[in-house]
Amino acid sequence: MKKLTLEEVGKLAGVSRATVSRVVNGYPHIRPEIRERVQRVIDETGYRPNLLARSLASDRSNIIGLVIPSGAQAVFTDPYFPCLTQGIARGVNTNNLTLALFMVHSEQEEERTILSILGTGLVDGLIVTSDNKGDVFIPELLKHDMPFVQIGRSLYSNQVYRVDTDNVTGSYLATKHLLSLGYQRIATIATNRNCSGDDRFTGYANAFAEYGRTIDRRLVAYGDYGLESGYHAMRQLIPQRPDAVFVTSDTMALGALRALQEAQLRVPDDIAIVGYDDLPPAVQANPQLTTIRQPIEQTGFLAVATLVKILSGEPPESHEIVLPVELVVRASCGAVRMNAVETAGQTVSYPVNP
Amino acid sequence: MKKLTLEEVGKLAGVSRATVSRVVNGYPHIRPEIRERVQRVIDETGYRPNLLARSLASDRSNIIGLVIPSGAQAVFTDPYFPCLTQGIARGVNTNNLTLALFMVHSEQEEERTILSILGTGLVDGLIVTSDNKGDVFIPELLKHDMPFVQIGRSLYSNQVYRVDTDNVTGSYLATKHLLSLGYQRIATIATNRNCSGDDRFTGYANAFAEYGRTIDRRLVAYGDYGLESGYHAMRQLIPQRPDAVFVTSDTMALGALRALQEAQLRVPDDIAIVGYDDLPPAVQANPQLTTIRQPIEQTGFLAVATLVKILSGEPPESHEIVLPVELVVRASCGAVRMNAVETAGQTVSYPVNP
DNA sequence: CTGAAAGCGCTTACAG
DNA sequence: CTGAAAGCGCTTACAG
Repeated sequence: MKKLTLEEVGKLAGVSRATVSRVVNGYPHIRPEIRERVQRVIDETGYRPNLLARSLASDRSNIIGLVIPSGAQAVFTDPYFPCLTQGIARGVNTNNLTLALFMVHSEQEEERTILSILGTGLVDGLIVTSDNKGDVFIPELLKHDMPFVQIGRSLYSNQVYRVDTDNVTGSYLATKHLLSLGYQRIATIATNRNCSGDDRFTGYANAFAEYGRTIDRRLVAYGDYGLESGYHAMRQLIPQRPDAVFVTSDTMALGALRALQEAQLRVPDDIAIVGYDDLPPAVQANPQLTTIRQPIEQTGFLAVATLVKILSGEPPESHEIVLPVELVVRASCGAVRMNAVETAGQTVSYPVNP
Repeated sequence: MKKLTLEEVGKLAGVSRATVSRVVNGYPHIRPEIRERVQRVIDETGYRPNLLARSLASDRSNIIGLVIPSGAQAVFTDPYFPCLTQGIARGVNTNNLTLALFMVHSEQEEERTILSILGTGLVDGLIVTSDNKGDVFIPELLKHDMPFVQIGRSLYSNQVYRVDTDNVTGSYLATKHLLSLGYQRIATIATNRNCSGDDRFTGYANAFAEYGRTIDRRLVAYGDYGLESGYHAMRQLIPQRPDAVFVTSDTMALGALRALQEAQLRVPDDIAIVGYDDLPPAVQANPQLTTIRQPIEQTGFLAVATLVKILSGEPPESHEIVLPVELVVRASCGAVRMNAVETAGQTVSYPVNP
């Protein structure tokens, strides 16, 4: 099964290589009989065009890169990245592209990655998943005119195309939910490591503002999105006697649950808890955990769609797409106080625009 | 920041493009002053070679592909793929390669993926993560002489290079552990969807054989590695009154735990449970779950190393690398019967070769 | 509608 | 040790 070239296929079909190229690429103005003859040879020989040669000649690789920076340590523990990647892969397949995955593990690799991406003609564009505030890649990409779409938010958000989920509204809904149930001492486990953490704290604050309440700083603890950090933050909060806690990531919420369990505090009788993120296996295993559900897979898909538009020279009008999230209420969060019979163990979705 | 070519760099340095090429590629026999002069121009101009052109000319893309077939639905819920990908990415970075990710979502996409990979010159080789018995890709790859390394085991295992974890021994250890604790009715939740499922059942059977015990078919239930399936399988087993259960995946184990909880059965007093796989967040959230830990990340890394060897024309002697696993004993599985004070909540590793 | 030809940016024998 | 030249397999104006 030797590799054929356009030239050879042309010879077999009795036409020039240019004509074969046109047939392969679906160029319209070709005499039908010629097209068929060529197509038959292609089918019979199983000819496949060399993608590298095509890319070189056309100055388009049809490869897009997905960059996962080293800051994103959660890659292992959090289904966030798998879901996102799934969506991106779906987008890539839909648009007949190839996906190159750049995972950065250390700071040295950051430099190396940038170098191997920029100016090498390998990728047409990038999707950058970086929610860290001190972002290394964006300035470089901007400087080199590398087309890209950012997932999440960063300091550069207003200069770039990005797609994100609505973290502010999500946290607002979560907090408001607890407020509306009458909880008085609503703590939060936040994070200040990244922009989504900031946004989620903003949502918490917004709900408090709406209810004319002020935030008690002693009821605010910080974690790093990791399970352990949720555990420690909760242990730190318990002495403050919160009657509810909004944990800004489900992974941390699982840690927090462990701390509550250790402290013999029952959920939701002694304390209500609301998480964020919807980690499939863990959350399903805790069917009581009320949480905010985000359309992560869709985020990835839309990021690709946006990048494709940019690459085709028809960038979208708006620089940002912010996807709605929803509050999924289950038994943990004061369902007992709401209506135990109706809600316990059930899933109730709240619309985003209340 | 216009894109420079070798030719232009050569002009600036007063040498031919061939010489610049040799400097860029670290060719040894070059007069030092020339090398320096060229290198300076490269540094000053920020010249980066066009990877596509290089690939075309050298017939080596330095891109390897990672294929995740549609059978692997667990991509979302299981940290297995993220961990593996992490290891592969580390291997790719270490070997100065680029990783192309091919995620297949449907059967139609399978064909499309094969076509876009095979005979297009895009990838030098592949890593195929397919543990399904009815594997679609392997025969095609074999037919087209595409170099590849398989992760896991399949019907073609003896014809291909592969790296895997030791599923048979892992399950053997898990089961033996329960047997050695004196449990009499040790059920299992197995799966017959893939080869690792077969291997894990074999390990279960091996341990029974070693103890001169026969397997009670009524204590064998099947799931699909999903959480729900674990739940249903456990519900099915409960009427058979097992006193222990070996669940061949932690995701299913979480489902099983839920079923036990619903049935008001306490772990480990009423029934002991041992899982498999070590899903970080979920398992950490259940610190009682004894499980088998596999070196997944390392599996990915070694797969890349193996592929690199194959591509360099020095394939490894053995066609398979099987990595050891370990039993991590925690409180759930009859630790109480062992030595509650010493083992409860602790992690005890058993070596693979007992 | 089709072909001859230039060109994409590199590598790599081949001379010297 | 270095350069001129052929070649990798495509695309794409340009003629006709």
